Amino acid sequence: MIRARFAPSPTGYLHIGSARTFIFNWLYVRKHGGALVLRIDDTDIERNTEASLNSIYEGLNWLNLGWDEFYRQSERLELHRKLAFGLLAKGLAYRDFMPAATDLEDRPHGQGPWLCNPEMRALSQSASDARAAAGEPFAVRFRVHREPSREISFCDEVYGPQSKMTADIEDFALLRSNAMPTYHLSSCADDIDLGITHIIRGQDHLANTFKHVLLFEAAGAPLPSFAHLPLLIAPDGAKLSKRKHGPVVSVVTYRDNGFLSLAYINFLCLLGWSSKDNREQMTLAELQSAFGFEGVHRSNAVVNFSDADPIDPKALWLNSQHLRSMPVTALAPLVRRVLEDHGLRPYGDDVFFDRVVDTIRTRFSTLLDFPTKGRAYFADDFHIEKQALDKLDAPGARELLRALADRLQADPDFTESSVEAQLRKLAEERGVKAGVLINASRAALTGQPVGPSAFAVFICIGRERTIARLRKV
RNA sequence: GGCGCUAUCGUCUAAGGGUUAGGACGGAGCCCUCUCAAGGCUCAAAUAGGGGUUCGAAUCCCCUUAGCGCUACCA
Repeated sequence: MIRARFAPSPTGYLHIGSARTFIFNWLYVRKHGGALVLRIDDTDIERNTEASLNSIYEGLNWLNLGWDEFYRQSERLELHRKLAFGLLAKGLAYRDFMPAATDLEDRPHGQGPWLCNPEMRALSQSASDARAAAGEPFAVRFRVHREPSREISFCDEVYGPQSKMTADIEDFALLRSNAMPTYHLSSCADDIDLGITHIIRGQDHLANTFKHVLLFEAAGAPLPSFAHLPLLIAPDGAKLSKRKHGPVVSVVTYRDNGFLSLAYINFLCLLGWSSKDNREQMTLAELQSAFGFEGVHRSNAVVNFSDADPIDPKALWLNSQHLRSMPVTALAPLVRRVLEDHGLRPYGDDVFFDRVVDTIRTRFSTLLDFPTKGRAYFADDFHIEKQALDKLDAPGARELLRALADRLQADPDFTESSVEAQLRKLAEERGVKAGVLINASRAALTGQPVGPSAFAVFICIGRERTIARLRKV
């Protein structure tokens, strides 16, 4: 039974890179059957905020994939401390009474990495106990075995065999001097306790994994399998950050821009992973069955955005593809919600609404297009664009539209084909090209020079409103 | 500085010794057409550089370069 976890720390909104990690975890678990644990890694009390936690939920809720179990590390501190003190008792860890190095430049640079504070590592058990008993604050560090230096290795599902000498691994902290566990400790303690079998996370943890291997080993726990994911980066090659790159890095930005979560999930999956047959537009079910670590790349992927084009064009394209191809019954409620948000209420019943949505979605690329470009389908007070006005200003156009209104009023059917027949007949009688009347009609009905087939537009606007709008111009 | 990872069109990627280096987005053009999309067709666009190995290298090896990550009592 597979058990994977997604472990965000609440220091900001849900980052798109984190969202992708979550999605890959979800896909893997759902494909192979198992449980997905959502674990909030909130042991850094200095930086964590409740607001961040809420915005992470907000992002996750939009993705709407769900999870099976939930934990907060801040509620499991005793478990973490128990592991640290157990290691301390066995001599696999030691107390460090030195104050925290606040400035990295304090460390001797130039000849290799900082490994430990030798006096602290060498402190006798009794001296250490005495100082602790006297109330002196201390951090607890893992005692990395180095003499002789040993090779630590594991096989990453994505990056393959990895190894590193213990001579290159510093005595990392387990417990801070405020008694709070560090990431390494709490993460491993929880992974062990929660029976995590697969750790799927960002590549920024690849080098940390050696420490984790050491910790699993010291705790006598079996090693889970690891899969590290390439990072998502900005076009300038830098790590995506809100400070530098703005809202593009937050998932809710895409929600707020009218993206379908399934389309955005699809887009994110294509960054750093590809299916064997190179398919791009995929449903969740297709992603689930196609996903595997073999298809995950080892190099970072650039999210392609710019000031002129703040959203990756491929994401937009995928969204429009999904918008067109998903079942209308699934799309309609989403459109209804966005219309409500804009103070619009659909005309007619559900069947009629579905038909309208199905017709106009063929030219739209986001949900936001429905209340904006599609406003005329849901309200009478729509803007008439300049180019539409030009069509109405064509010689005789307005009079023709009024004549058409009369014919339609006399037409008992009002179907696409009956309307087309009436319109073409009128055009022929008056000796004008049908196109002129067709384009003028679209302009009168929607205020736009572009849109779906005009005959479909007539039906979507509805008989009464059509007649009224044709006469009003 | 040390350790590790990576390198194919602008971007996402396919090809894991033999291909005119393929596809997608975006760009340009054509067709279709009541407009605009969609769709179809076409064009421009890439193996970071240098050495090996080999009959043959995008692919294997080495070096260089560049980028990224870790090197915190952040995660």
